Amino acid sequence: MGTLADHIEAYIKQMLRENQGRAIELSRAQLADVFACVPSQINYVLATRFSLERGYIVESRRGGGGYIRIGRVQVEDVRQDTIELLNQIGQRLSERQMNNVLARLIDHHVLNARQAGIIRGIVQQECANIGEGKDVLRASLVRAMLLLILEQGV
Amino acid sequence: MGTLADHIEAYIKQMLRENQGRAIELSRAQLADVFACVPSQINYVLATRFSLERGYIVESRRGGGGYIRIGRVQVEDVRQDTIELLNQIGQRLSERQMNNVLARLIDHHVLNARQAGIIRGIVQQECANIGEGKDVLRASLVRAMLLLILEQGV
DNA sequence: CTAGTCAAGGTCAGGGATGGTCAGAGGAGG
DNA sequence: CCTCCTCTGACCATCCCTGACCTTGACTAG
Repeated sequence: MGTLADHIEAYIKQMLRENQGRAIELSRAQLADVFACVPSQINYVLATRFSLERGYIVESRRGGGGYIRIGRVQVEDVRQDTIELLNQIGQRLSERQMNNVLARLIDHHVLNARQAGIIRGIVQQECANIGEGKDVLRASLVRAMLLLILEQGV
Repeated sequence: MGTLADHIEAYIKQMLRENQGRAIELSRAQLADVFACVPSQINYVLATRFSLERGYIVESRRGGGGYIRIGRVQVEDVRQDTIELLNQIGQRLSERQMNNVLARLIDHHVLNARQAGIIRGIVQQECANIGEGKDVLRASLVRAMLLLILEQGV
């Protein structure tokens, strides 16, 4: 974890943990100050690490007294949520989307980092040998492997 | 005398040993520099010597702060012949062939009947949604799920 | 009420830093 | 020769980070 974006991500997640997972509120300018970077860097981190796909909800308001609020999508039944997530995977799944799915499942403790790594490795290897239709194959593979884990890992 | 690829392979394995088998992280450009070769040579070594079948897992990230991470997955000797079997699955796998593979793995106690059933179900579902290339997709799916079970125990 | 001002946050295009891919040249062994 | 493995280089894809410019909201002077 070396980049600035990684550090900011970790910092925000730490804040969330310390707040027991309830939504936190912060100032973009102040946070940028803490990390000595331009404010728009914060937007980059929010867009890439705290997207809805990854299970986060980000709200904000401009103007005087503006703020950024970050919360997690509330999930009652993790297993059910995962199944829905898998159903929402369409016919195609980009590498980026896959990473978002895996990141979210790690967050929800459906997977650990090791399992996610193995899945990524398998997908990469299988996708390497075909030209067209990587996204289609990736969608099938990810669905299949996650279903397998769900149905028999419990 | 070994080839350049052999030397790079040995070098990386040495690094892994020195790190007690924990995953190592390296820079493609730097490593290429050490061996005075083009960066893509590293990819060649990774693809040919550090594949999943050989028990390695390779992850990478591009862009600033990019890296290549190499870790090991433990594969029990008992299961090594299963890996062989998976490697023999070619680009296509008919339903009959799949059933033969699964039956054989049940015989060898690599799978139980329930697991085989789950795999069949998932494959059937995934293959139902596409027209052409069912056999190709089936080959990928079966390889992927069996690798997942082997390397991770699910 | 209106316009102006200040204080947030948002967007977007671009540049630099990595790693990935692929076709083909080059070699070593049968 | 023929084939398989190595190795290279040109071109590609992705990620991170910045800075100029834009939008929104609250407050306040007239």
